[in-house]
Amino acid sequence: MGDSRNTVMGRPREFDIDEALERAMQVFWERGYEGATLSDLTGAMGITKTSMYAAFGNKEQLFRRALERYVEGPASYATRALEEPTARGVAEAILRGAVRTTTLPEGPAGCLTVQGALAASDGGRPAHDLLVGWRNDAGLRLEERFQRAVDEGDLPRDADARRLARYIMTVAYGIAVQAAGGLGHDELQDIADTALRGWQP
Amino acid sequence: MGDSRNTVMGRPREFDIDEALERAMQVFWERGYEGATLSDLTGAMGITKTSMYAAFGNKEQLFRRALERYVEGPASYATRALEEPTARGVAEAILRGAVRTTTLPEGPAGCLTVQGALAASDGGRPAHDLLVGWRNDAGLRLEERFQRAVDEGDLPRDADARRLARYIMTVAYGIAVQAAGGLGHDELQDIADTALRGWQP
DNA sequence: CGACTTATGTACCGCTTGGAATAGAAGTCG
DNA sequence: CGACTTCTATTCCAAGCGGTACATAAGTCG
Repeated sequence: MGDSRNTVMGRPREFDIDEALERAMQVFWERGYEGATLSDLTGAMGITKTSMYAAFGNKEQLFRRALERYVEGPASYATRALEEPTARGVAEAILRGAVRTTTLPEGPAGCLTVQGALAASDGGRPAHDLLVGWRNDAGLRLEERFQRAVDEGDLPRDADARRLARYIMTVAYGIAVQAAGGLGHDELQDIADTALRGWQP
Repeated sequence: MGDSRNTVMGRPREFDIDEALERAMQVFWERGYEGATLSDLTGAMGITKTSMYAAFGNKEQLFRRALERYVEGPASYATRALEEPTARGVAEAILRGAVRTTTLPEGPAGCLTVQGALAASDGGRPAHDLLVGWRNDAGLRLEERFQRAVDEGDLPRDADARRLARYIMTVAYGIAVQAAGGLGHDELQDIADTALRGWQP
């Protein structure tokens, strides 16, 4: 199945769409949805506004695509962490991933899903809601993973999976805020360790 | 001492400056520094742009004043909490205050010092830096309070005051993010309780 | 009263915003 | 070749941005 024609009609695109998306992601990450102007974006992407509109639709859809890329790239630790064999390992992996991703030397400080649109005016509400939805999903997936750990006997029967998941996600978000404020990797990892020291489900 | 003339020259101001500041604070709180336009602000304040500029200088100075008001009002719990007799009580009071303030029924969800300018473009950098500075100060005051607790024997001699302070602040910021995402008072208090359950300095 | 001082309302400023229109460039087709 | 399709570059758009000029209103002062 699949018409894998690698030649398409019309003038070929002169830029790499993945590379452009990567640059756009970085801009949104650093400045937030509303803080990133079309000029900022297309400037970093190395293309004109027309090309951007032709390839992505509009600013909001570009943000959507950039978020997808972020989730599958810098934030992919959130999904991988769920595969750790124990609930404790999952919690550790999530906080460790949050620390690493929010202090990536090649990326802006902080987390796109937090600072992309935490507060917004009317124009930024779609982006805000998109991020809230993603954060809620992430929390839910973690809750399900913890519930599984309860069912499997990895966590005590009376452990509250939802409460634990919300707690870990909250610490991760707090780490993102601290990273945006300039705290470095080691200081944040210290915080994560402190949070885990009190891990008693 | 002081020339407490309560009659000043010139046409008297027709609006209450405190009330106007309160409204401006709410707008910044909800939409962030860059998301709040002059029209949003003056509209909520019930005054014209000219009156706003005459009374406050410009948007940035208005934000500064609004932040002062926020710190002395909704965020005053952060200072009061330090007067609790025990370190544990201080931590509890801070998290409880964060939960309450980020879910105030009469105010926007979340915390102004977090969502006021977490990510920013060039124009929002002054506001961003202002908030980072305030958050760092708050963390430092908490650290000093915890250090005092160590010195007084309230906390074990080997407790790390800085680490504990950063941890509590991080949880508070995480709570602010969760509040901005729609979590309610009771759910957040659950998270705060979970964070405190693991409190073992 | 008239000089002075301060606040207000209107109208305006240059600039940037997200977005569209249009013409031409660069390809694949038959 | 020429028809067709797609991307690119330039130009332009109305609306909104933060901020200002200016005339006028409303007070205190001598």
